[in-house]
Amino acid sequence: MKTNIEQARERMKASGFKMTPKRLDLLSYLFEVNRYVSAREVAEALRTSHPSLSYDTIYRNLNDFSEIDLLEVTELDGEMKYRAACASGHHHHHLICRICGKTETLNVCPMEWISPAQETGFEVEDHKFEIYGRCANCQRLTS
Amino acid sequence: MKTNIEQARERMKASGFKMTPKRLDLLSYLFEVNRYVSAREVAEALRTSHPSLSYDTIYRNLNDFSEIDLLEVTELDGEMKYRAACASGHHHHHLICRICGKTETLNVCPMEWISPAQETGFEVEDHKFEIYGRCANCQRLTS
DNA sequence: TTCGGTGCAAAGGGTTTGCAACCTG
DNA sequence: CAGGTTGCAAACCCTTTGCACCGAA
Repeated sequence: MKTNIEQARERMKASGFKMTPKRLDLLSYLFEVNRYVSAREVAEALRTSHPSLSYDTIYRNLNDFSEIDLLEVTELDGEMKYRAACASGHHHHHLICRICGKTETLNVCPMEWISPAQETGFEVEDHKFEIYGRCANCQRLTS
Repeated sequence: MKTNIEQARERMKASGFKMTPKRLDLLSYLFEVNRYVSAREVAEALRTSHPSLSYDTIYRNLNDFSEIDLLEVTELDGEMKYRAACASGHHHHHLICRICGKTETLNVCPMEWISPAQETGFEVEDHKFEIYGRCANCQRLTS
């Protein structure tokens, strides 16, 4: 079974991207934390190993990786958050903890029940379904 | 039957807000366009009648009105968008046209079918369910 | 008259861009 | 070696804030 990093390498090569030490560590970090993080969190996490890593590079990489579906993106609390794409590769949604960004996967998609949206001629392109709250762990810490 | 503006007046007074000419025109505009608009769109729409209307005032009003549920807010394409609250006052979701911002109301809420999210101890606070695409009219204009 | 509303100017925060130097494949 | 990648610095855009003045009730 291929590791996440190996899969990432393949997809990057297939899209004309090169692997660099910073990209490798950025991806490793995202695979490891396994939750939605902001660019700032990425910067802080990699500051030790890459003191010169700048925000422009972080944003460029996060955006590039999102475009080849290595990452999932969502707009939360006024900023973009990114996370390693879920391995399954199949369509799903998340419960997202507002405090730590951790997610739980929801295996149902409401769109499956809402096909009759067509009557008005609206052409559906995509959708967003996210549930926000506090995960069990953050409830303990903050209440 | 009360007009939208009359209802707005009442709710504002009840919350300690005063009505001003600018607020009146801002609300009238939002009731009229009946879709999600950005602060910039508001500014442009009211520039003629209120040349001195500034962004700080627009944002302050949009935020104040949102807090008393006169407006609905969503984060879309990297910015906040606002629209007059749907009259029904009862929970619902929207199909949103990416081009003109016009919406169609969806009378179902997927949360009604997803109660078993509790097993992991996740505490649900709220959720977002939006369908994006092109309305019938914008399909004609752009294809 | 009182308390809320507004303009002004400035700052804030997240994100993007142009360009020259650098490095991967 | 070629073409992608990065740092730097600056710019951008959306949004918020402090303060003095203005205006609705």
